Amino acid sequence: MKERGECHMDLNERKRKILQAIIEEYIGTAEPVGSRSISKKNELGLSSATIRNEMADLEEMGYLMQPHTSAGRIPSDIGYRFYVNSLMKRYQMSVEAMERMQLEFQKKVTQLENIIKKASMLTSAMTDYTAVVSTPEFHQSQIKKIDLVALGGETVMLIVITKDGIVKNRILSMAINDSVAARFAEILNRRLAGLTNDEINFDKIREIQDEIQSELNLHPRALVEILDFIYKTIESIDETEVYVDNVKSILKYPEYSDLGKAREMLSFLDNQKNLRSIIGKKDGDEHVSIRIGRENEFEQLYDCSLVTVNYSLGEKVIGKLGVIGPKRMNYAKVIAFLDCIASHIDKILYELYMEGE
Amino acid sequence: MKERGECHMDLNERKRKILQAIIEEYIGTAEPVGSRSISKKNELGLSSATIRNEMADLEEMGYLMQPHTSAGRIPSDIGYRFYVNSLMKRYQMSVEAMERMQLEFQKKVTQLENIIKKASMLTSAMTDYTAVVSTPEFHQSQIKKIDLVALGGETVMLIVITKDGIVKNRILSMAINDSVAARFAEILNRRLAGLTNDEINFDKIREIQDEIQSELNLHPRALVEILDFIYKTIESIDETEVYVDNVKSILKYPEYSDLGKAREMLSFLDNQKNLRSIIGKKDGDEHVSIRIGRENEFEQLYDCSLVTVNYSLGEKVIGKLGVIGPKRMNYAKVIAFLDCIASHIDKILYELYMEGE
DNA sequence: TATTAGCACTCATGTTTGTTGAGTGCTAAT
DNA sequence: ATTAGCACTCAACAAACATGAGTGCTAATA
Repeated sequence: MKERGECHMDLNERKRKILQAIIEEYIGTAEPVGSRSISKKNELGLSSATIRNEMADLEEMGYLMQPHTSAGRIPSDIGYRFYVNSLMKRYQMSVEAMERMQLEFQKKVTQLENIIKKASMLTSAMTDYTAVVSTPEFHQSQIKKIDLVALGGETVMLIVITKDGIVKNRILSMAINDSVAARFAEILNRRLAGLTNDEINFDKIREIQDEIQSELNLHPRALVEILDFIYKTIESIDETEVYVDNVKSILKYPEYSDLGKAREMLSFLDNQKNLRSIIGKKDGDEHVSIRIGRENEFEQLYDCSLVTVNYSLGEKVIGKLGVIGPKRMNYAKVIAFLDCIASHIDKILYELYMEGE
Repeated sequence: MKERGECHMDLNERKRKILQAIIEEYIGTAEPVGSRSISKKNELGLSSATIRNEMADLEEMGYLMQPHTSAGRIPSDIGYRFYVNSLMKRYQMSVEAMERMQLEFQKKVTQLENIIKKASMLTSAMTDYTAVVSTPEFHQSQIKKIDLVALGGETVMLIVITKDGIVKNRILSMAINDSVAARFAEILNRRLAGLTNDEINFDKIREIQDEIQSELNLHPRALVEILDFIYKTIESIDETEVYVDNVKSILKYPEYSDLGKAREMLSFLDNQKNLRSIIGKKDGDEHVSIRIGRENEFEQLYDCSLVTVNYSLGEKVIGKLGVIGPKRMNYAKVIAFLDCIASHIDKILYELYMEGE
């Protein structure tokens, strides 16, 4: 068996323990680790001097190295390799993480999502700035149909279709068979179809709860959970989400050679809430909006410009797309590009949702 | 009409010219611009002293500012605003850019693409490192069917379907009607269906060219172009592409607090060729591959670790996914996550392409 | 013999001080 | 009204210096 780049001399138990402690400490802190900090943890009951001697050995053997004479040690590639091969303990994925992943994979990607993603990709590719695109807000979407399909196992797929053609589907776990699912769906449709999602509030849901309880014999707790889920799904139809692309571009511009500022900006753009409030709500009736520096609402954007344009379904403005870049951006070019992309989106959305009418 | 934050005093022609020159210079260089550099360009025929006086005026009026006493001037927000409202000239999008955009929008997003994107999204979200995922390489895909659909206008859609179910579609511009398209497609199918894309080489294409030339009366130059396009499309079936997600994460780690290094890394990861050579080709038969620091092939990754796992269709390894992170990454966790995601992909691909057989 | 306390030594980091040069504002000449 | 000339300012860079975390080594201790 070929061990990659590993010393043949074996390590005794103590050396292994120390090496492991050092590597794990370093993984956590990214600072060279000194003998004192290992000794302090007192897991081995050794003084710093002893650790020091062992560390010197480990360095000689190639597992550790010193960035400079008076610093602590950091693991060498060989050290990491030994850790990965022999020291590291297996990690068990949490059930929640597993479930989250499965759910994410099962979620179907809608055509709309693809359009929005493509738009953000194109915007960032063509302008070389950070692109932000909001998903369309179809206000007061009328519910057209609700479907509940038993998929086998303990999973059921909930599908909500609006008059505008939006399809939301989610997986939920619930042990029912086809016929119960059908009757459940029938009740939901009878009570909810034709209503806008604004009209479907909590009271409405409670009414339905009673009816279903009396018709179908479901566990009350389970029922509440399911209805809650349905409620959230319906509510989420109009929840706008913002796609961001090419955040890394901000690093290209010298105004962000201050790493601290760059990091702050990155975490600002990581937060959906922030994004929604800069691009989510439609303010003013202008098609093209330009916010330069302090004209922006948020302090974090005081050094940036935000240029956005609206996109529409028919006559109604339903979303925005834009770029965030340095104040010294190429405004003319950006506006031309955004305008062009937006009118393309308009066309595509029209074909998708209005042509049939 | 409300002008946002703009001084009411009007600017004379000369001041406008100077302001414009300063702003455009600054947009290009991101350096405070001095009187000399404007004077040097000699477009206005004024000495630096004169410019200096005008600049002082413009500063007083609020259009410019000085980062510090002995620096050049930079535009203020009001300066940019005035530029955007009054000085800037319209930008005309190039025809190529328009076409590129249209093409991009017309390209259909395949299911496969969605899976891969989702995988990269999940990988980066769960590990918080940069994710890299290669698209599957279905070697020697047999061509099942080629379609040529006249879309009206001067566009034709070329669709190539492989036995494995891969669908490649592209738009090309070509003025032919339905019946010619159908006959064209018929010839293509007769000659190419059943062959693997490895077997379709340049000579093969030339043979077909002759046949089509004698059957259909097409412009020879146009025909060559089209066949070339078809050839490229077929060839591209097996071209693996690499999706990258969450590049920005590298900035979170202190090992990249050197901006220069970070930028270098970013541009390394922007290059498909690099990506393909680190994750594209399958090397070794190990399922999990770990490259620590200098174990990597590329100098740019000497400070990183690259952990990848294979994913497969049936028994055959057809792609990889992995993360790039600092050497002090949480290997155990990363491996667990990657493994889990990969086996999910396996399952999904199996259902998608093998279940039918 | 293995461990540890003590101490001199090293060197990255942070701070202070000095130097340089781009760019200004002002004045006087054109 | 424009411009040449000159003194002045101040960020950016460099050199000199202090600080302290962490080491290696030696001698004392269990």
